[in-house]
Amino acid sequence: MSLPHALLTSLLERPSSGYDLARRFDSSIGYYWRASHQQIYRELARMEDAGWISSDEVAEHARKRIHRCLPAGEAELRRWAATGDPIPAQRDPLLIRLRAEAAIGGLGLESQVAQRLAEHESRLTAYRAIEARDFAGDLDRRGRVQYAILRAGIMTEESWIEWCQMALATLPDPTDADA
Amino acid sequence: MSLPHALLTSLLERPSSGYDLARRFDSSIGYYWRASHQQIYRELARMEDAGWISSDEVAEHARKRIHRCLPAGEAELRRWAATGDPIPAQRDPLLIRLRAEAAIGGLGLESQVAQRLAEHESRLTAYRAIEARDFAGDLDRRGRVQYAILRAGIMTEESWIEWCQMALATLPDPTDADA
DNA sequence: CAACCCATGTAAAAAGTTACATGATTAA
DNA sequence: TTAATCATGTAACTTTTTACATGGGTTG
Repeated sequence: MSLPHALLTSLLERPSSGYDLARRFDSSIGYYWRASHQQIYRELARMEDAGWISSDEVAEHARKRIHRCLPAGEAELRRWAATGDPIPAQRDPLLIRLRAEAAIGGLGLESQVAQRLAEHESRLTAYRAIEARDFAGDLDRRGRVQYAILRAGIMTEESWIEWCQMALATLPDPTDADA
Repeated sequence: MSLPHALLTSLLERPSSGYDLARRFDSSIGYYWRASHQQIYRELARMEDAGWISSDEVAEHARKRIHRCLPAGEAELRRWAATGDPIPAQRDPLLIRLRAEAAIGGLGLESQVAQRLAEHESRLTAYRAIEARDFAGDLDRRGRVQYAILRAGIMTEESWIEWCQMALATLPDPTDADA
């Protein structure tokens, strides 16, 4: 499981409330790891039990708690970082639909591919904006590593955009042309 | 959930035993949907309860059962194909490790990226062999749709190969140069 | 006759999703 | 004062993974 280590990394970057972490998993971190607030709160509780993080109440707030990564948490993160995992499995229902289209035909998938194309283009635009804002000039090593993460996202979106365009050219059935 | 529909598609292509389906999910189908044999057998039982598939014993074999997609199964597949889903969430622990490297450094991720590069190159080679064998000449519509699925795999591997090479150039820390 | 592949399952644990629930703070 | 956002959780359910388990057939 990688969620606790994603959270440890986020807390090392900045001590945060669970709510704040959930928002970050909806935006930047969310590109390569998704987590709902329910998962996050449960995991924060486990990590505090394990002694990896601490949490402090915020005086002005009734409920808000700020979580921090402790040395034991950083040690765990270093231990985990040295372990390997296989390439994560792809699970893409659109490709199942395409395979079904090849098998039985007549599924009318063009609109789904077109919608997918629009979403990838929208994501790419967002990534390009981050790139221009944060990674335009000279970068130190930390900046270069952060930029490498963003470039994984940019390359993914560019690939899928190209693929969707190719698929849109492939899908139309000539025999339907003047139906 | 898309597993039952992936299975229906596979059974439309060819009536099969659960074991055979499991092997196909380890190879070709496995590129875009993973499933263990335990999942597959459970799902086959559910689908038979739902009346989507039938199963026949094989006379020569003690246990082997061949499953077939019934008309109700194909109808369900058509219904499902028209529904949409959001872009599947990415979950890549390697990118978490990279983010941790940006935060605390000294994690020595080069070997993991190098290993990943080798795996992507190996997959690409396998896909290129399928491409040369099955999609070299003129294709009918079915062949073009099948080829589109394969090209999604090829593009993914090519992107990651390029990314890994870029990451390997980024990761080395100059201050460690002559340690 | 041993090792390997074919073939099908059960059980338990972990992870992820969805629905439900509450209450404080802030801005219009 | 009402709606949106901040903030934290519980409960039930579904899905996925891992471990365990069995036994027939084939090949060297």
